[in-house]
Amino acid sequence: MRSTASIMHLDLDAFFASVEQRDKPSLRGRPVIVGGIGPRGVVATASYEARVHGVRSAMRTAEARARCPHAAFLGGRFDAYREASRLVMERLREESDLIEPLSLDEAFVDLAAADGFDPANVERIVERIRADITEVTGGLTASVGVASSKLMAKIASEINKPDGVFVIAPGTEADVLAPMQATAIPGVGPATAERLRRVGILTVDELRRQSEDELVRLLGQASGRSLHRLARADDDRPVLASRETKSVSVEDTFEQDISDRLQLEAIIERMARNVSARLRKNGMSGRTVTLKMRHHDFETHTRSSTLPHPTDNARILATIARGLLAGEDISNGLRLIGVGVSGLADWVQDDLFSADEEEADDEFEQQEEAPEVRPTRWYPGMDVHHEDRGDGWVWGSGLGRVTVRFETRWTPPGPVHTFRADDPALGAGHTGKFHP
DNA sequence: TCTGGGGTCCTAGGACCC
DNA sequence: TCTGGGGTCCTAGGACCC
Repeated sequence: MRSTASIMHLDLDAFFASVEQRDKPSLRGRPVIVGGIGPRGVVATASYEARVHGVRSAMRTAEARARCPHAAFLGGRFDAYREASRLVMERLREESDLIEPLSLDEAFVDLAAADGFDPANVERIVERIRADITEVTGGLTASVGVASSKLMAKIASEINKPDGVFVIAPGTEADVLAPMQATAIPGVGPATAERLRRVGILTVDELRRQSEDELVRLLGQASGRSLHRLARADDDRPVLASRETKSVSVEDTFEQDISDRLQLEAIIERMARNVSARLRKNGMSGRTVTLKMRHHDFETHTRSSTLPHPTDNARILATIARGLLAGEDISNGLRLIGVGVSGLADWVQDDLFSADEEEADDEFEQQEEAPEVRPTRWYPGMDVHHEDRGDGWVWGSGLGRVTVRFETRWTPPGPVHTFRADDPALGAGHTGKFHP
């Protein structure tokens, strides 16, 4: 743990929902819920207006609808989120070379790595960063914590959320932490909290009274040791600028369980193509193929197989994944299936393929659906463009109709119009990629 | 109408090798 | 005959994060 408050943790407020409110003027100041829209969906992000009604991340969308029926329920536009995130990370990198993104909406920044950093100016530096982020993103706000360690910076960013800052003065870390719930420490989730509760530990202060051996006995080597230190605010983990990807995967929960093997195999093939394309885009290949299966009763299993050499070949990945399904009893139906690759190498095997194999690969990959110009499904929130009326977003659809609100980030709230779902004048908008 | 998707890290047992 | 360790790889599952 260093002696100055120079590690910053930045967290964009209600990120997905805030991007939606920025781009959809009629939703500003209103409850917005982004996540899975279908019967088995869960909430990814709720705007603060929706949180007032008790809507939380990871809550089933059905429950969120019951709690907040007047909210806008949107499917999510990841291209827009990625672009906003890129602008934020770019701004952070101007501040310091040492930034560690944790997700699209969160990052650590080591301010001590910046030229001429003076701890006395932290508050001013942070306010400038926050103002710049709001400006470059067109209105998003961020909460920031600054402290002498990653642990305390992350805890600090929660304290004045949303749109707030908290700086933990060096020397006060342990005192700030002691009265908090043990679950305030990142890594203490529901299972760990329950184990601790059973032996009467609820707060960090109580956690601190346990010996390291006691915690190791309770939680295992790694968690026990690390929690023993973190409870004392003893944390010297460095901010790491680059983390290598360890695995690439896709998975899908079906609206209804599927027990048809041929149908599952077709889905596996599509997923293998998807994983292969993402590996290739990053110049990577992998050795271990994993098939994930969630049964009707939520029982979840993985089956994996490791190749002698890494591959990025879609047909090979599909063949292995299909083979892993072959040994499974799926008679009661699967609710989810997933395909993943790990054991990654950041290079591509220079294989010698036979002409027959090359041809088979080409044929396999050509089965990939062409990018959809005309979406087969209009999902709420997606960007659309109408030949005469311009840009807007899908408000709702069904019974062969689509309702669109014509407004954008740059316009005032706009009017609503309903079209036939197959109206040739209506198409996907610029960030409007098909959402499952 | 129960419980997303994309990741990371840890544990534990068995195989295999020295 | 009895019973050695340690290290690495592979598989499977679980906890956790956003």
